[in-house]
Amino acid sequence: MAPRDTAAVTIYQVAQRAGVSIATVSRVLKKPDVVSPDTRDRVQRAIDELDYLPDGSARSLAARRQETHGLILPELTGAYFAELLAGYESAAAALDQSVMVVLAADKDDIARAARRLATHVDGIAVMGSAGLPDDLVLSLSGRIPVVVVAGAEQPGIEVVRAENTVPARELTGRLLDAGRRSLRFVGDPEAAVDVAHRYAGFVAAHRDRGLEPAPAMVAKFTEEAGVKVAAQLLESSDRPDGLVCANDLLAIVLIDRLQTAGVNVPTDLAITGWDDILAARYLRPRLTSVRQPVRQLAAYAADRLHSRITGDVSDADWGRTHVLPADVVIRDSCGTALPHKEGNLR
Amino acid sequence: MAPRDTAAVTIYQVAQRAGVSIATVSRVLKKPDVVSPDTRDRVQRAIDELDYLPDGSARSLAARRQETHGLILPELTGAYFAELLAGYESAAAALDQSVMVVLAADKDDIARAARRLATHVDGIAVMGSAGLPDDLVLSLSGRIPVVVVAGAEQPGIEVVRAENTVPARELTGRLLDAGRRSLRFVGDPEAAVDVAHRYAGFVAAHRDRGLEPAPAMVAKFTEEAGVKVAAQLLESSDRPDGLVCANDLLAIVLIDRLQTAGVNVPTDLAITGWDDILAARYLRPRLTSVRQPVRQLAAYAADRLHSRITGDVSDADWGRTHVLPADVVIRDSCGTALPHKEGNLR
DNA sequence: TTGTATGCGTTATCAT
DNA sequence: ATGATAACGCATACAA
Repeated sequence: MAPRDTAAVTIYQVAQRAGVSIATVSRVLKKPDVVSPDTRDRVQRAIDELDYLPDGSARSLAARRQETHGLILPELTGAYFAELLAGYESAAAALDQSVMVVLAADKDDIARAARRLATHVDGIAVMGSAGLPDDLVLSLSGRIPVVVVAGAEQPGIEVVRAENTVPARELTGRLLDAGRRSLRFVGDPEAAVDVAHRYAGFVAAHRDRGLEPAPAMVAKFTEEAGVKVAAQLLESSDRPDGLVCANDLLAIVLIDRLQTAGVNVPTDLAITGWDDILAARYLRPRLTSVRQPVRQLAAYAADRLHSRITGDVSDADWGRTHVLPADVVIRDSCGTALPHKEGNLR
Repeated sequence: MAPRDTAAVTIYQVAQRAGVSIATVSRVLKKPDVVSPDTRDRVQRAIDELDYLPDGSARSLAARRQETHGLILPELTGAYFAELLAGYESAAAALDQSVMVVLAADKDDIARAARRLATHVDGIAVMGSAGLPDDLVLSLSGRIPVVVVAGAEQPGIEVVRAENTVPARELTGRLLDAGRRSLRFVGDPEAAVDVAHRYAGFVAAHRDRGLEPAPAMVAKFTEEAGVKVAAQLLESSDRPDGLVCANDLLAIVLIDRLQTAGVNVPTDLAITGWDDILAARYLRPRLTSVRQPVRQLAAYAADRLHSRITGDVSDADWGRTHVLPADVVIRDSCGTALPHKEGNLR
């Protein structure tokens, strides 16, 4: 254990030890090729011997670049946002960028936290828009580049998201074509644009067939909300024969509660989820869901933001929306799966 | 959308607009009480009008403090590390500290990433020790304060962890006392100290009763490892009557595979997990597990690290190990649960 | 209470 | 190829 409170090694000490100026030390670090091999070696040796690492803030101040991306997430429960974060960090690291994370959950003043974040990073990636003030993204984007992942489109904001309407339409259509006639969508279209798009697909599938869609059963992404919906369903006289849930958590809770109450899933009631979390394959019945290219979304966002920061993307090319495809994964819970022999792993 | 490439507002512009020196502006921000109410208002107005935010790197450089904690996690699959991260960020935010995250997974040179991280933060919290070079923590701690969460104890390193041996001993004892006589532990005691401690509890429970514990069935925390162990069990002639798994994922995979093969859980085979992930309550049988105080672990680590950074904790008081209790959660899968009427939610 | 001036550890622009 | 030296934007010790 090295002694604490030891002043950190600076570029001056390295320079002195190597018998050169600090400019040369800096060059060895940034553009080694413009330094003569001889002195380069000498400097490098001094660096190694002193275990010198340039100070982050000094670098940032002088170079006017933080080499850091900010990441704002609504929360970190469930695998979805965790995977977004992991994918982003991985992609950012590949670009030699650090990642500073802010979670909006249980933060009384997220706007303040976001503004604070903006002073430490070169750009910000905002995951979703749930729980964030409407103007937050816009106000941040006045300061530094902002890319939104799976959130609302806004002028001047780059958006990267997965397909929502198409898979929802396909899934709903599948249930309708199997003869189901009273489907309900479970989720809160007002809470997030993703959910709104999924509901739009649910509606579209009905309209495609000249049917009238029922209104959504509003539920946030929590166990409690799922329990409440289950209770509603069990009380109602005209129970639906299919549920298109806005995420897997809701689907799982619903399956649990309804099965416990004697409802046969999927025979009496077909249920589908969204996100294809790991547990989806371990429930009975196995859960039909939609798999999003989460890591790719994150990586794409990181790449675009970095390009914007470095100036590789001009004003004119900024503010686009990128949509990546998502895949429907058919399993038992929707009642239309073919008999399968494959294993449980993907 | 504000014009891009606009130079950011600096303290000088605020000072000029308010008709004061930059020192006064700085004081209004840091110690408002030492400046007269009159000028304070004037400065504050200028700050608001210009939407001034002090530059992060300049602040850090001058104040010699980053106001940022570094967080190193092995990965982010599964809820455990995600909750640690969430808990840490929350606690750090309460202390007005930012959080910079590095994931060790799929990083070819984690040591380099960690050193890089150290130049941007005031201290580092390392979650676990899996996948990290042995000397990494020690070498980092020579540079800045390091706290380890659920990792190995080392001289000069502060450790915060949950109880492992006690719950494992309790759980194993419970199975033995129920008459089970051929138990196996599933997990890799070599991979992480947590797991080693859990296996120690498994062993202790046997010794307590004059029994000889079987060796652990080595498995990492992956689905594939679980599948492999399941295959081993199905092939073996003398199948155990109980499995104490090092985490819930392994338990879930094992239940799935063994049930599919016709084994009755828990009658033929009792199974327990660890971490009490959400899905544990939605499987059949419901999974007996151990609940760790994850958020508290993280918050405690953040508090300690911050105290160390601010100097509130002296050299002499640094390097301790803090152990928080973990709770055994009895459900159906261990075969010793009482009939229950409670709901599914905690 | 306020202003002046120095320093924080780099990068980068000049000279040489 | 290398060295001086001026920013970078802020905090703070010291003066006033």
